[in-house]
Amino acid sequence: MLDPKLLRGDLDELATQLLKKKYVLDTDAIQSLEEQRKQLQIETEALQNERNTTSKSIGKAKAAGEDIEPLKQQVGELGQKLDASKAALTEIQERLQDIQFGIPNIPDDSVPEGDDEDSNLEVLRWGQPKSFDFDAKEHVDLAEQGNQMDFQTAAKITGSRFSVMRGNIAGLHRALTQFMLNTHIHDHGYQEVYVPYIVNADSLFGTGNLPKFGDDLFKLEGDHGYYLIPTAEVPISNLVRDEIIDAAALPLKYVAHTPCFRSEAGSYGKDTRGMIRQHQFEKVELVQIVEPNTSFDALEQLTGHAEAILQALDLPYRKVVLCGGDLGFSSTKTFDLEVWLPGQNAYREISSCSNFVDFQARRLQARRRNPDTNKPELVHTVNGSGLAVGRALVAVIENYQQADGTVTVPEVLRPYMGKVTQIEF
RNA sequence: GGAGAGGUGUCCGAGCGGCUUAAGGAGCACGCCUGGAAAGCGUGUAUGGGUUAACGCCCAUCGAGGGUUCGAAUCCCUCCCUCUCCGCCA
Repeated sequence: MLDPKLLRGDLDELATQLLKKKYVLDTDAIQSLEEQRKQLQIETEALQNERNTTSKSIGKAKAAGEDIEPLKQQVGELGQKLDASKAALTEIQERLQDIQFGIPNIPDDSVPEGDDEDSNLEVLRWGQPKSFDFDAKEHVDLAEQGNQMDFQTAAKITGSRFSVMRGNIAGLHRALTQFMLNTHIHDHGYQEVYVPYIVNADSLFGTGNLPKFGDDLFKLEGDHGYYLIPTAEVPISNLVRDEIIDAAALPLKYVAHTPCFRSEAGSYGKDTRGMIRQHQFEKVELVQIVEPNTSFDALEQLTGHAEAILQALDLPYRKVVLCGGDLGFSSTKTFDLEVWLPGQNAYREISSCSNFVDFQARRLQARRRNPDTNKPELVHTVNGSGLAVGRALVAVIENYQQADGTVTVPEVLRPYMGKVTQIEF
């Protein structure tokens, strides 16, 4: 959520900034609603003040033994006017809110212009895509040699876009998780947290998933209004919802490993083969709650932490800055890390690291006390995947494949796999 | 799931239709006092919003949402959470 004061300032300037994100701000509607809101609010509060005062005088008159009937009549009429005024105000406020909740975050100046991913700007390329003296296969073709990666059985158990893993592939998947967690905890200074995989609507509102993106979520039956988490970002960021954090405690750096559930509405036909796009996948998520104005440094740092995993696994990748049109709703700047997949002969997203500045913090009401003024102020939030485990598994399988159809286990993962060095299918 | 007790400011805690502008205490900050400190005394100490050039003034908030009433922390309804006991349970 943007600072509501921005909607009372230079709307044309704001509209220009949002246009970079391909969002068209309805300045006329906002301006007119704002004017009505202002007038109605002043009016309503004045009426409320009058009612409060008069009601209070009834109490005094009664105590003094005076006739209170005329006063009661007077307040009764006032009450009707107040109710009408309140109703009108509420309606305007709701309409303003609907607009406000739907406005995306403003992209940072450093974000390139562009409509879609084709305009994303490559800022770094790390490692050399390995040249194979045989035809590199896709992970599906390698893993389905045996049954260690089994989509058919998963489809029987549940449906499409789920997977069953067995044996060393399941082990490799778990090893990746453990390796990532340990690295972030012990080398990068994150605190491990265990969080619920089911959250309420307030939490999803806080991160910006609701009210606009409910279609991407799995909602549970029942009257709790619960949802499966689409990413650990939701429960982790909500650790600080409605909190005033001790400034000395910042930055808070959290890491969690969770499953993620996404309905993948609107992605029919995309990445239908293999583990790239699943309804259920595992992710190691990094979240930093930081001092305002340090978030861009934190973004660089956090992205570096995700990169460190790719580097330790010796997986070639590139780093891109998302252009305005490709940037997520809540983000002001996002780096995507794209890992090289020899089977697809392409770089594919494996991590997305974003700075939300105060956009999420405002929705979350996550604040820290300014040590100088002693006033609560919104913190900034930064997060990113470090990394998506399923996709990391795909990357390892494809990059470490051998001519004989086996997969070599990367050095750093062997301690987590009982020293297995080679996976056969 | 059943029975009971609760949810009030940073914390403790009173209030249970109008004398609350949420008492009283603790903590914290500043000041006085002191050689310095403690004690004592005094002053201040929530959040969100509106309005204002500013001082300020105003509105809302006593777990959440509805309702009754001229007026609700207080009464009624629904829900959430915490604690105790029972049941079920990995």
